[in-house]
Amino acid sequence: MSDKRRRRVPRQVREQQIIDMAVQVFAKRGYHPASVDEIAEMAGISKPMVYLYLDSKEGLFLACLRREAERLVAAFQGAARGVGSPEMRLWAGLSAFFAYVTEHRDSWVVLHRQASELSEAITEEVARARRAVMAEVAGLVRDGLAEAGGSARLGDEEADFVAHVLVGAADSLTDWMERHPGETPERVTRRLMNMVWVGMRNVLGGELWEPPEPPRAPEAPSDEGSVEG
Amino acid sequence: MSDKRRRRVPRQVREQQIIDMAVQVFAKRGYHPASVDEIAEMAGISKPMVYLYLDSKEGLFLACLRREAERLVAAFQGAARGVGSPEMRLWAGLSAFFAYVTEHRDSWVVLHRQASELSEAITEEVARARRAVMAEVAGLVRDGLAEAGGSARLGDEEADFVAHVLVGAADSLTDWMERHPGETPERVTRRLMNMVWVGMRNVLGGELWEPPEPPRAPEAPSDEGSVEG
DNA sequence: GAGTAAGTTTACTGATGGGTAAGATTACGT
DNA sequence: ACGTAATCTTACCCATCAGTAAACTTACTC
Repeated sequence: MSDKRRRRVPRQVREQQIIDMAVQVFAKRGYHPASVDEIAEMAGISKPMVYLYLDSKEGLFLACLRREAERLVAAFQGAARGVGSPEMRLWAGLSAFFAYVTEHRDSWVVLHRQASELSEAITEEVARARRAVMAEVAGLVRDGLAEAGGSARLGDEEADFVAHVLVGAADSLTDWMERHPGETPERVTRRLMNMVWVGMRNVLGGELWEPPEPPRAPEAPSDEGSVEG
Repeated sequence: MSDKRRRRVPRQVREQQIIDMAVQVFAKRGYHPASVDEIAEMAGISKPMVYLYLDSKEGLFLACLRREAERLVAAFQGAARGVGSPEMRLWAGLSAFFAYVTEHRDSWVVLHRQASELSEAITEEVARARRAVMAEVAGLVRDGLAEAGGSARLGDEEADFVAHVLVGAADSLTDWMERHPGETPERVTRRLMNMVWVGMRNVLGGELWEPPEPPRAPEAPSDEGSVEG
């Protein structure tokens, strides 16, 4: 766009330009309605270049997915890696997550809302990224509670449950943030931690929530696990 | 399938059969890869019938969306409507939700994972359904806490925040449940309530979570809201 | 300033699948 | 019976793309 005659550019650079545009278009239209022609045109290039460099439409989408997933995970891990208690690391990671998706909305849309309707390889890639995040969060939860919770030990299953709650809540709060532009990632994270973490601490400490009136199923009230009652 | 010669069937019935099959196919393949021919064939019918009754592929998908959203919301509301404290109604509604999505996985997939890449009308329909659920949950949260929380009043914004946490967590726990087939909806709900509700109660009661070390931003620690610190 | 490899384009194909025109068949009321 | 309205089908059109063949052009090397 800067020059009338499109200058030639080394492959590495062109690939990144293509992926940049592809992320925008995939986020705007979704996988199938997005056309390779449009992406090529936006990148200031013709279609065969895309196929030469990225093999196929699916290859292009996979490249987008990989790059954006890597960046998001890196943002989380980079923030959570530093020294400090697991509790603080979880806080830092969540803050970084909210900051990242606020800053890179297209990236988030591509990563988040494109799971189904795609081929084996693509859904597998999405699932892999999500599992990585889950594992990370579950690890922090387990460590954090082992440290703060005293006697009660949190099994892998419980930690995984908590991780799903946190990650799902974070997904959803992404939408909430769009309608509250004034909110900083830090404030959102703080609210979320207030809800989930404090609750968990107290549950481990013995304070339990009971269904006000069991609607049915008088199953013997034994065998209760740690976070569950 | 039961009879060799396909019997004629009144429009109302045929429409439901078509929608039944469409939900299955859309859930399996996603919107664009799903072909109207395949849906028609599964319904034991030819393609023009689908267009005669449902207008277009988009109309067909919209019909699926509307029917399934209505059923899901009805399941939630039906369970939450009965007398009892808001707290109990929330519990009942969440239990019903988990039970419903366990029982009708296709319905859930269509409702949940097909938001983007679709036309204005469709995304609007999905957004509408989600807003309805959010509003319902937010109402219960606000009422429940007004009742249990004593002095602290929860603003609409805070209730909405909590609703997003709950709904997002429920979304995500759907996946968790797939890998834990032994878990009943009641047990999952109980765990979720243990985490979120107990946390909220205590936060309202004055117990706050503080970021272990504020990483930056020494903003004056005033102006704090109710759930937030 | 040839030679060549990397970068780039024009111009096509082939399939898929949404959508429709025109007409055939069955049920049903009178 | 017989007309008619609802149900249903065959057979087609055509726009849209993913993907490719073949050739052209720029830049860099020796």
